[in-house]
Amino acid sequence: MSTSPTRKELSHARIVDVAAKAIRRAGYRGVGVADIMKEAGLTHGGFYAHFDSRDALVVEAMTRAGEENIASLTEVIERRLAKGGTRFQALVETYLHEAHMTRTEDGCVIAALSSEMTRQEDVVLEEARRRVEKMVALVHSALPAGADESEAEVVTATMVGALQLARTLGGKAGSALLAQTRHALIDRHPLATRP
Amino acid sequence: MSTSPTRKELSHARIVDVAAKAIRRAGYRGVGVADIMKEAGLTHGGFYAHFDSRDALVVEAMTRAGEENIASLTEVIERRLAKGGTRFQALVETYLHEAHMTRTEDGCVIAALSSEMTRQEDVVLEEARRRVEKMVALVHSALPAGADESEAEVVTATMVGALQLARTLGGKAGSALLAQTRHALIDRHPLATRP
DNA sequence: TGTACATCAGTGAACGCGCGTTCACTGATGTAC
DNA sequence: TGTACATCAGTGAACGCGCGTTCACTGATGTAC
Repeated sequence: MSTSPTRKELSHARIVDVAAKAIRRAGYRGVGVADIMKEAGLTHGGFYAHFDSRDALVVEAMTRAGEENIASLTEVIERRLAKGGTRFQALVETYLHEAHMTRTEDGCVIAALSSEMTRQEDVVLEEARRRVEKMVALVHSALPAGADESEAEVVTATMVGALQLARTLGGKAGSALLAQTRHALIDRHPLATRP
Repeated sequence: MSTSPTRKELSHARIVDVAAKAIRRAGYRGVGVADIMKEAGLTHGGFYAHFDSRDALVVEAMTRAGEENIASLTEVIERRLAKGGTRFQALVETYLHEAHMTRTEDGCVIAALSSEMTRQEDVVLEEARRRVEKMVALVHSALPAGADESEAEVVTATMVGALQLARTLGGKAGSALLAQTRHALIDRHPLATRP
């Protein structure tokens, strides 16, 4: 029995949504409190009625972005599974898709932020660790039964690294790198062909 | 016939050296001009006699850091080759070594900055691309003859991604992820066992 | 149903701080004769 | 070798701007009776 959200809860959710996109687009320090509030249709003065600090928002934004990623990947994997492909194939092809290279804002929060994670305050770093663990768990769930967690870690590292390098190179070079990585993971991976 | 460096050239090199460490430790925007100059034994006012802008320093710092990385990895690979191991093994074991996880400041400039690269000004992004290309070339040179560049791209992505995730997880979880990735690359890679 | 008041949610000005950049100036180094 | 002057390299104060945070205030929403 969930009550309908209050006016404040709606605003809160809107701010977090905006921030979840902003940190992926511009990085941890790329967008200011005032800009986020403005994009959420509010003024910056009200910010501290919602969050103790900017970092508190960043933590919520990471959670939100990460959960979005997981939900979206899970959905795609299930849909693909219904069509007859393997889960692993669906995961790799979705994560290393061209659209993911271009659309950072809606993409993987880990790929968007990983090289900055160790430089954040403890609360933020802790949430970052949770995000990595969740992503590894998702990859694990897409591997055939019998694969262990460490296998999922390597696959995750490869996908995250490839997406970042592809984004940096951009254009055709980036697309080529993505294609090569898809190929290496799907066609050469010892577990990929098992159901 | 190289002349001995002028006083100014020595200062310039010192500033770039400091910045090359600073951007890897703290990120593109993590350390200010004043701090860098101070660490180089100077005051901030003299900065613009050396560089047109902060970004101009960042470009030189990336070049410096990247060249250091290449020189250091090349040396380790050659030394290991003399002892009888394969180049590829030496590369992977060095790059994915625990020391590299801890010591960001002296480590791979790509792993330290990759998720921020697409957000930089054009000059900086262009140098970032050059760094990625050089790293891929280095990895390529460590693969057995016959491997092509695209193979090197995938290995590079895997190593960069693994180092970042390991740093984020930290401690034992980070070490374990590194170990797993070394294992996956060295023992399972189709090209790894060829001379 | 209507009025009176309390609480809620958001406003907008202001503060303090850090940072990139500029600039007039100074002491050191190098050159001309 | 010594003096006079120009150039070089660096100093330190100041400017302007953006950003996180605070706070007194206001209009809207909800509650009591």
